[in-house]
Amino acid sequence: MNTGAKPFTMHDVARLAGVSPMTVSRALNTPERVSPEMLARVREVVRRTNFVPNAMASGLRRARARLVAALLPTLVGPVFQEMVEALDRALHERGYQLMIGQSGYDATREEALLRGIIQRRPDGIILVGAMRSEEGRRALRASGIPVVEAWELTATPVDMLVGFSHAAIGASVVDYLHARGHRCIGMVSAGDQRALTRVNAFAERAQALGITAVAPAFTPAPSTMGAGRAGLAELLARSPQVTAVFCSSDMLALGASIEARERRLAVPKKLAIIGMGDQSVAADAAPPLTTVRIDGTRIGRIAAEMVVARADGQAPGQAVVDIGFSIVERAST
Amino acid sequence: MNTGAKPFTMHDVARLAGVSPMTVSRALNTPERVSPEMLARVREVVRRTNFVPNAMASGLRRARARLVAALLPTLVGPVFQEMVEALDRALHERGYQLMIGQSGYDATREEALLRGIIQRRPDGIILVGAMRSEEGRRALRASGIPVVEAWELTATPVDMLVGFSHAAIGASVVDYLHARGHRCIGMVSAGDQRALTRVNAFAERAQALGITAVAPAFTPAPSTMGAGRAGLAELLARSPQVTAVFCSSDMLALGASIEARERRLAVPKKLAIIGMGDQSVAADAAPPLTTVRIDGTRIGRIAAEMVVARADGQAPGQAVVDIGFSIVERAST
DNA sequence: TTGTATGCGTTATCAG
DNA sequence: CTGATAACGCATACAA
Repeated sequence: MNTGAKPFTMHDVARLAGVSPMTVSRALNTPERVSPEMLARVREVVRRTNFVPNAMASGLRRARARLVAALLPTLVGPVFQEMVEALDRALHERGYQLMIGQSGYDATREEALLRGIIQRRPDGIILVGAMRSEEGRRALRASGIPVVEAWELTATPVDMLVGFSHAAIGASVVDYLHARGHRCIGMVSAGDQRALTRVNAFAERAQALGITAVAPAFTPAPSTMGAGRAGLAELLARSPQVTAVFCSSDMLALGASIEARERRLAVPKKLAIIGMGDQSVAADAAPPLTTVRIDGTRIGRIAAEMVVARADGQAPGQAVVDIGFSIVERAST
Repeated sequence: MNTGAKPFTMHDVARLAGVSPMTVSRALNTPERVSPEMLARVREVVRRTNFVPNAMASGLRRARARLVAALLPTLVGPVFQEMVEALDRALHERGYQLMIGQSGYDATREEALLRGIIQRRPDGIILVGAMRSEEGRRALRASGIPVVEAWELTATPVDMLVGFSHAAIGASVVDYLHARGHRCIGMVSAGDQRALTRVNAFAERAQALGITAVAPAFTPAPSTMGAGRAGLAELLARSPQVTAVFCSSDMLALGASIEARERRLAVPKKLAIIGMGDQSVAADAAPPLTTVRIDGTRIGRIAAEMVVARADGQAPGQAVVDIGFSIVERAST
């Protein structure tokens, strides 16, 4: 431990190596511009002392933090995990560090977190979900930091955008179920903005096709298996005639599937179930669950590229990218 | 957007408000020491311009980043979520920001991440799981940054520690199953260090009690439901005589329970299943799963307190805290 | 209560 | 290739 001692800096390394601080800086950042002897001396001292340069100082001087911040609604559940993993990997390859913050679906908290993030002057900010508060949008724009909103398509992005249309998903699922002969369908859904977009599109498309979409059962956050069970129970209590249910996540779908089984409601014969996310649980369930697949890895990679391109001063290839989605058919429908 | 424009600083705010930069700094940090008029003028400009102070500069000057870094093996799954949530909350209350990094159970990556973290000079570092590499331990100690290793008890902590004994869990589960009459038991387990500790203790205790612990089925990371199904299948293929299985996570246990059902193996009559973590899936499953409960919230809170106390220059109350565990009995055993 | 000078640790720039 | 100097944006110490 080094507690209490005054911090060890490049000056100290320089002193011990018998060179100037500038040479230490170069040895660390551009070793090819330092003579082999000097380099060896510096490296030896760095190794011995475990010296690590202070990123606050270098960030201040360079006006680059080599840091990208991601703001997630939640870490719970595997929903965003694939994307975060890809984001992290892509940023690391390019020499950036990822800093993750979770807002917990809470507006006040999101506001505070956003301030904290902007304070650190990251080279980019990735928002999972659109920034809706006008306050937040202003703060982001004023900061001059490149922003990518991910996981959602909106008409008025703060800056860049990579996502997919939740409305299109709602409609497509209705089409899919309609094509399979279902005429009375329902939803078990979370209550966040993106889920609501799907709920509305679901109802509208059903009406357009002339089939019945019963009122959805809303589940509280987080979307657990238990919430899925309770959601299906509520839906069936109200509308026992439904023959198919679209759940807003695979975890809810798994819960619904278990609840159906407990009620001796054969899946898919008596009740078809479709989830969303294509998490591993969907494929592993019994029966395997039909689901809406989102390519989280692709979103993460593209978001990283967008942010890095901007941080390097280039304009991004495209400021808005729709990566679409697909329905993965399995035994539950 | 403000791209390209030179960054807006306190000096600019000061100029616009017609005061000195120092007054702006005080208005932001110690408003009670600024006259109401000045305060109003500064706040007005800050509001209008959306000014946010640069944390790299203030951190450099104060030699405090007001940042705590947490290093997790993974974000996947709900295992650490309760702890992270509590950690985040406790730190926020005390004016610190939490920065999360995931090492992905990969040593090289962990090394790089650790460097990146130390560079930013956080006021504390929380490690989930013990730091095993000697390199990493040295780097941590040399940094002088307070460190808390969490989720595990080890004989030689780098600094502070809050966790529970994985060996004690392995032994307790054997005792529990033994008391219920089981004489041939097995495990479906992940292969990480902590899981292995439980595996070994499980085998030892079984031997001490004179009952049979068959060789465990190891599952690949991440611990999904599918891995649990496959794990149980493998175990039963090798050792069909087992009457109870301890799974190293609730997700694995859920998978095992589904696999058992598919094989018409009644739970718990023919096969008892016990999970670990007490995630919501455990209670929501059918049948509800017996599990080992860890108080992640408590770990998170204590870790935050330890780190903050040290950052404030105090010695922590206790440098090592064992928070224990409990077995939650449900219908699967 | 407000302002001025100074330095935090690093690197861009320019001189040798 | 190496070193001296200054500056990044902010807050501590001190002066007015």
